[in-house]
Order: sequence, then C-alpha cells, then structure tokens
Amino acid sequence: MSQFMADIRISLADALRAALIAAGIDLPAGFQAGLERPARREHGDWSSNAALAVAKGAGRNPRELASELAARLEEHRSEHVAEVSVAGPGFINFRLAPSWLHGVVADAVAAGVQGYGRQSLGGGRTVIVEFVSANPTGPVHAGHGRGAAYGDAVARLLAWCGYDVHREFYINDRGTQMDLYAASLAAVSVGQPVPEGGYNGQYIVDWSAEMPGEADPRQWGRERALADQREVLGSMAVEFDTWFSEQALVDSGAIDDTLAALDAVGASYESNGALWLHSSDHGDDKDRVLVKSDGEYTYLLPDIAYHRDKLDRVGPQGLLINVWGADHHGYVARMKAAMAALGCDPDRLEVVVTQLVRLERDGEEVRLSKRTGDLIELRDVVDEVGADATRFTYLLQSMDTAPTFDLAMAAAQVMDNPVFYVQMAHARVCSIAARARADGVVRPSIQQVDLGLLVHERELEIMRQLSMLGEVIAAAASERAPHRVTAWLRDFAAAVHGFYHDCYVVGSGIPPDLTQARLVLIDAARVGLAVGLGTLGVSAPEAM
RNA sequence: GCCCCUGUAGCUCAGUCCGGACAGAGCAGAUGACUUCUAAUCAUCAGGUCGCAGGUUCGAAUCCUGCCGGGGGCGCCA
Repeated sequence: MSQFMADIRISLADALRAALIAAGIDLPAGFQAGLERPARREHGDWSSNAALAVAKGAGRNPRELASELAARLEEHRSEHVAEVSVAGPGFINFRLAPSWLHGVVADAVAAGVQGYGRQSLGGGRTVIVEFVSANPTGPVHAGHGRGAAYGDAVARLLAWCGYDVHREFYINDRGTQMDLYAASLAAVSVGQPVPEGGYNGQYIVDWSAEMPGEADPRQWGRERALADQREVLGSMAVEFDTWFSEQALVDSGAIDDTLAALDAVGASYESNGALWLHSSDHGDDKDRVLVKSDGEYTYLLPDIAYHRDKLDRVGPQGLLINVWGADHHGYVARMKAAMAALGCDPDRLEVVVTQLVRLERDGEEVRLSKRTGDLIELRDVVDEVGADATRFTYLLQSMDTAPTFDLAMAAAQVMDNPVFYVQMAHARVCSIAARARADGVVRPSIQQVDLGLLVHERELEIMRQLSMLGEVIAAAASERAPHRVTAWLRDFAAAVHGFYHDCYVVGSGIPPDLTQARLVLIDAARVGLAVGLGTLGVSAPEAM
C-alpha cells in the first residue's frame, strides 16, 4: 500500500478510536476499528461498524452511539474527508473529498507500472512455489495449464508483495511411471506393442521415431518430454527458476538421510517386509509405505526428502507453497504428517489443491486428445486461444471451483470475452495518448496539471477503483487468490470503457486544461491495468 | 463407508476464510445511444426461496449441526 493510501486509512482509524474514547467507551484490548469499503457506492468510500460492535458491551443504543461518534468525527475531520454520516443500524460512513482521489491519480502516475500497488507484507520472506511438476512421460495437458497459470500468478503476486519468490518444477524422473514410459518408447521404436500399463498415444509413436537407435530410452525420453513441457509452458510465459530432479535427489543420498531422520524420531517402522511411515500419528487416516517390500521406494519417500530439501533452502522463516491437482488431495495429509514427524511446523507447507477444469468448445465437451490418446494437451489450448486468453481464462474463477473453459469463447475476439475486454481497455487508453501525441499536445509536468478538474462521475469511478488496487493485490496474495485481481480488472476495465465513452480527452471541444488533466488520468488508468494484468502474467497490449 | 471441493439470476461466476445496510457482475433477453480519441463500446429495464431444515447472533449467502444434489479422491501407482 502506498504511503498515501495507508495514511488515509490510518487517519480514519485513529479518528474513530479517538471518537470512541471521547464518547466514554471502554475499548477492549487489541480493539481494531473495523474499516471497510462499503459494497454500495451510496454508503461512501469507507465504512465502520465500530458503533455496532461496541454498543452492546457499552450498554448503548448502536444508532445513537453512531450518531454521537459521527458528530465528533465531523467536528475534527481531516482535509480529505468530505462527510461523515450514520446509516442503517449504526454504520458510520465516510465520504472522501475528490482531492483524495486526485491524490490517488498522482500516486499511480508517480509509482508507475513497476511500482503502483506494491505491498510490503512479505518482508523479504523466502517462498518456494512449486507447481505443474508433471511427470516427464509426455506432454503437459490442459489440467497442468491451470496449475501453471495459477502457480505463476501466485508467484507474481507474492513477489509484488515483497516476498523473495522461487518457482520450482519437481521432475518425477524415476519410479514406475518412468519405467513404463521408457519401456513404451523402446517397444514402439522397434515395432513392438506397448507393454502392459504403458503409454499410448501418437506422441509415443512420434518420439520413438525421433529417438536414435543407440539412445537410452529412459534418459532420452526424459529430455524429450521435458523439452516439450518447457516449450509449451514457455509459450504461455511460465518459467521456472529450478527444475528439480527426483533422480538427482536419490543419487545425492538424501533418501538415506531422510530415512535416518525419520527413524531417529521413531516415525517409521517395518511391517510385512516394507518400511512404513507412522503418519497416522500426525493426522493422516492411516500409515503409509515408504519402502516397498521389493526394496523400491514409493513416490512418498523421495517427496519427503524433497520437501526437507526445500525447507532447508527457504530457511526457518521461509514458506513452501505447493500447487497440486484435485486428484492429489488425498496426498496432502501424509505429506503434512511427514513434515510434522520431522519436527517442522506443518503450517510452513501450504498445499493449494486446484479443482478440475471441464473443457468445452461451443458448448460441447472436449475430453480426449488424438495425440496423447488421453487428456487434451496444453499446447492445443494455447494454440487455439493464445497465451494471454489461456492464462486469464484459467484465472477467472477461484481454484476451489471446477469451472468450464470454453475454448471457442476464450479464443473469440469479442466483447463477452473478459480478457479481450480488459486488454481492450488498456489499448484504448494507449490510443488516446497516442492521439494526443499525434495532435501535438504538449504535456507539462504533472505538478502543473490541475487534477481538480477531474470531477465527472466517470472520472471519479476510475479513481475510486484505482484506489483499491493495492488492497486487492494484498488480498489476492495473502489468500493465494489471483482471481481477485481478475475480478478487479473486469470492474476497472468497465470504468475505463465508460469513461472512454462519455469523456473525450483530446479534440476541439475539450478545454486544454481538461485535456491535460484527463491525459494524466488515463496515464494512471494505464498503470492500473498494466499492473493488474502483470500480476496475472497477461500482457497489456498498446494496440489490438 | 471415509476425505476434499462445490450448490447464489435462464447460463457462467464474484461475495463465504474475517457475519452486517435493499445479495453483485458478465452473458443470454427487452429497449435505447455514435458527424469527434478503436461501436471490439456505453446506458436503461427485466431477472434470485443464496440447495433444504434447524441452531448461534441485535444481525447469517457468510459461523455451527443434520440432510439432499454435483465433481474429485481413497494403491507396497505417481
């Protein structure tokens, strides 16, 4: 939150507290005056339920208490507060003066695309966001796409909020699935059928044909799959700082260290020839196998070692965020149990489970891909709808919902496509600035522009929305909910389109002073749109 | 049977964590608005037992309990 915005909120809270004390209310320890943005415009710019909250304890009528508080607040109101009023059962509403909104505009322009809406809540804390982590046994599919868009957006939001963020992809390059994949490639390359439980699909045929005869199908297949995954993810601008190999972890001896650590705390035991994790001691439904009776590791054991490694890397204050698909939800309890057994605070490991996406095209479900013989490839989604629309569409809703992604709709360059609507708002604002330049409008410094001329309802609405961006970003980051930004962008874009429609910036009928003020306003609007889109990893085009 | 997510307008969804003011958008529907910066837009109208039933509260879409519906998961696979 900018200093300017923070000051407004703090000054309102302080004034409220002072008024409560002056009214003879005994405030409970740690009392925070509740201040929020009212849902309805008529209720002002900020609203407090403080009178409602304390009335009962003080034996007062809430409405009367609110009136008394409002009268006191009116008496001592600061320069940016235009009006204090009482409404409903006892809400105290603050209406801010336009001067406050003009400060928001100046703030946004000064901070710019690289700074507006930045928050400091991370305090430099290190966080590893692990996402996608598809098996290197084939192309990434559409479901991975949602995790990719989400994980990257969370990473961007956290970085914008002052976290030291690392993006990581865990490569499951050993184990049963890898064996089956290698065997499938090897078999098909010599014209043999795919082994039982192996991988089918056209890509196996294509890749095995590419594979040199002397290549190790395991090693070659791993590289081939990773190259394919990296390429597709890169095409939607998702890049990782670290691609972490499970095999390398095993080779490093970390597994033995982890087994020793688990043994040392009595968290493992042998039964029926296998080694078990006593995860039921830490909230899991039942115990889990670490080492199978044939001596092979399960998926779980290297994963525990991997999380130990990550925890070590982020340090004692650091945080791990994992993005897993809905089909892995049952795995959360055992992973947290393992962390708890090792003496780590389980709250330092956050697992976000993303629900499944249903893919449609013009209302018809699309389920199977020709090339993989199974799920739709992410490549096909990006090819059909484009990187920006793919990301934005994946981030339209909360990760707790299982939405429908209509490919035709997302690809359409029409007004009912939200990504297009938002990007268009940015392009329009840029086009106005370009027109001003083309018309030879000379821009003085912002200090010489009279922002007080911005009083049109359309202008005020842009400024109000813009003033909320910092709060929205902070909420989106701390709730790991990028869709909050998506929702804000749609509202903000609507305000920009409305302004565009009703308020001309350049032209013969517009007074030069107003042109200048509105040019500053659209600079601020451009900053807001670009920052919002940026936190989602969606581009902000200057023309469409 | 157990676990996770979910049920809000005809459709797609915000809002639920942290309880407040007549429940918000977009699309679809109806009706309007451009001699000027991209009509790829804007405005107005209409549309809802917030799955159901109890409970807590001054106040419940939001918290608690129970039921019903939808999705996903319950391997010595990953």
